[in-house]
Amino acid sequence: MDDVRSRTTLEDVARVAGVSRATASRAVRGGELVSPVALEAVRRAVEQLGYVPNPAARSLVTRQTDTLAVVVPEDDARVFSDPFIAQAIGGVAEALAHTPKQLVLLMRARGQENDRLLPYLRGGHVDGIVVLSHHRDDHLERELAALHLPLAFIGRPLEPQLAVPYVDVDNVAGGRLAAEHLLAAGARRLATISGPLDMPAAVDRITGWSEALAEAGVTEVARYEGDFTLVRGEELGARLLAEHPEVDGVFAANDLTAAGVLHAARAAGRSVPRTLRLVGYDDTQLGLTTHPQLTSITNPGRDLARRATRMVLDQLAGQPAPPPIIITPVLVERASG
Amino acid sequence: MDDVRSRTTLEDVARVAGVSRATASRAVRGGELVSPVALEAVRRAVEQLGYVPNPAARSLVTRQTDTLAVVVPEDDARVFSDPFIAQAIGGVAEALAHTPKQLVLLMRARGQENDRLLPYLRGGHVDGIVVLSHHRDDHLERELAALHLPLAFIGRPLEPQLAVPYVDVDNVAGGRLAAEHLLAAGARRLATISGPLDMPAAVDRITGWSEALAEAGVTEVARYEGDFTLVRGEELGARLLAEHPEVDGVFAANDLTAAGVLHAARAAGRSVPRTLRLVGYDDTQLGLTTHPQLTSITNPGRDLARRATRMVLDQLAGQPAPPPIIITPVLVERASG
DNA sequence: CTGAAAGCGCTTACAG
DNA sequence: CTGAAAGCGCTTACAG
Repeated sequence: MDDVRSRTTLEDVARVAGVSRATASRAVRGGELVSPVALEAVRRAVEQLGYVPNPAARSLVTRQTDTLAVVVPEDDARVFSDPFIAQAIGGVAEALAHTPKQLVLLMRARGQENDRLLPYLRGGHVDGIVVLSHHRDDHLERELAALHLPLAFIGRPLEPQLAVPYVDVDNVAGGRLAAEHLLAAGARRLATISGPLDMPAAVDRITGWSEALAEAGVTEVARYEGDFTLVRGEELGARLLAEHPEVDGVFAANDLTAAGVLHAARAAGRSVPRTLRLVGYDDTQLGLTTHPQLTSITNPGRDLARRATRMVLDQLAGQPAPPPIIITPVLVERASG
Repeated sequence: MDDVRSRTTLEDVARVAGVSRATASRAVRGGELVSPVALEAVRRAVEQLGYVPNPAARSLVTRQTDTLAVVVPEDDARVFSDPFIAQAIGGVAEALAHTPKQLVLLMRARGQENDRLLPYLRGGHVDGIVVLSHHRDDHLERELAALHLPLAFIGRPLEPQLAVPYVDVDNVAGGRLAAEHLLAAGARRLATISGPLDMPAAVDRITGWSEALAEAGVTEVARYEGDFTLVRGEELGARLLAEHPEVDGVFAANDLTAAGVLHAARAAGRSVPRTLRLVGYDDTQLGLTTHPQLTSITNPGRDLARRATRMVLDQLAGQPAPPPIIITPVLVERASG
């Protein structure tokens, strides 16, 4: 029977195998301290009965759920439209592929706060947590640190004093790279469409960008705060080109925003990169499908996620909270700037 | 304490509230058959202790997990790049937002089979299942029907005799719409880049397309089997334009494929829609961000998913398996064809 | 290596 | 409306 409702229990297996429940339990879990004969008998009984352990019963005693949560405090529309987020989730899935852990993706329901997320996590449904795309106001560091579960952030947490483990790319360096590249290409009337300033990645990229411009003695033509979406990138791109037609170089906070700017540029009759140089961020697949292809700064979501997941797995194995890992980005030059 | 490790139990709550564990349990679950006084006392104790019920213990007796699975037998790269899949998952999330159920997304790990999925589902981790993007070879209908869990497919199942509940769009009608539209626009040298033919949606679209062409007495110039991805759409689009430059109308099996064809057309110096008319499928956001925007057939993923989820929820509430729901698509005309 | 027994933290008839 | 008791299906010292 595959029927979940009338499940066979360990008791049944033990009876059929002619051993005690304790021995059956040991055998089912791999055979530590079990004689070859008993092991084989149990194996046969499991096979014959189609036995599958009841995870609730097991969790109740082991206090382990074999489940790891990926928390993305964004609504599904964002989660499923941002290639960086997609890469990162894929990276977690990959890191978990050879473990018995299942990935559970937790995001915000449309228009809802995080108030469904936290009770779920507090409820003890998961053994560990990887967080990405966190914002200042969600106070996720504090809320999650208080759970005392193995935890890792992708992207610098906003409250460093909590010493939450994390992996990140050096976004200040990334912002610098964008500025230096546009300056080296001869652009002097520079503008940026940033990410949402309640996110550390957005803030850091702006910081590096501003520092590099200041050092070069160049003043920004304009700066707009975007939200890492294509639609907003297009809106702000259009506004930028209307209000500051003299602009000759744009740093878009991510590839999605850059793709929006590209649309706006086409609509405004601007030629990229001839009269407008454009640099994106994240170096995603998206940048290969635009025309022209996007010059972009690397932000290896898959790799970051793999490392963050390993951090969680290591803590689960009893290791102490690891120090942060910071990856240095590089600029990948393509046609847009 | 928020600490998950040293959790307070119902026992503690009962003691502090001065009632029995049974009464505490009733009070915690909403107060049926509990006096106002006891209810209030328990409420206060819960508050004071920060009590959160242990889901494993609860599941063990109720045999409910308050979890609903969305099964997408594709690897993460596909799941996170196809806007139709994204919409559908969002629709499930939306339908669940006002229930106590959590959504668990189960996909295939890269390069793996479904052999991690099934044991998980069999293990009794979830109360119900919504499936989408199924293929012939995964035999998911049979495997999942054998679980006897509330179930619904988005998209016609491949084995109708199992009578699995499902919602679908009339893809045969959709294929017809594409053909009729291109013919009405005057295109006569028609080709299609289909979806993978192990998927019912792909097969049905081709069926409708072929029927309409046959009725009009028009013979296809070429047909290629794609896989619903942009990259493959671009490859096959390039091949089509090279091998059959006379083609003047293309039906791409989804918007992702159509976007790929658009790239190929640009690379080949073809002007859409002037010398090449193009119709996509799914009517996704993507079609609004291409240039020109895509004419497309509607495939309301969000709505389909909401309905499928409701089917599962209804079965969970004891209702019998519902009959299929079939939605009729329409063609949305934009600039591409 | 094995088994009897206790216990994980809940819910749910049942008797009152 | 309330509480004592049984039981959900496992794991894990413990004694042998």
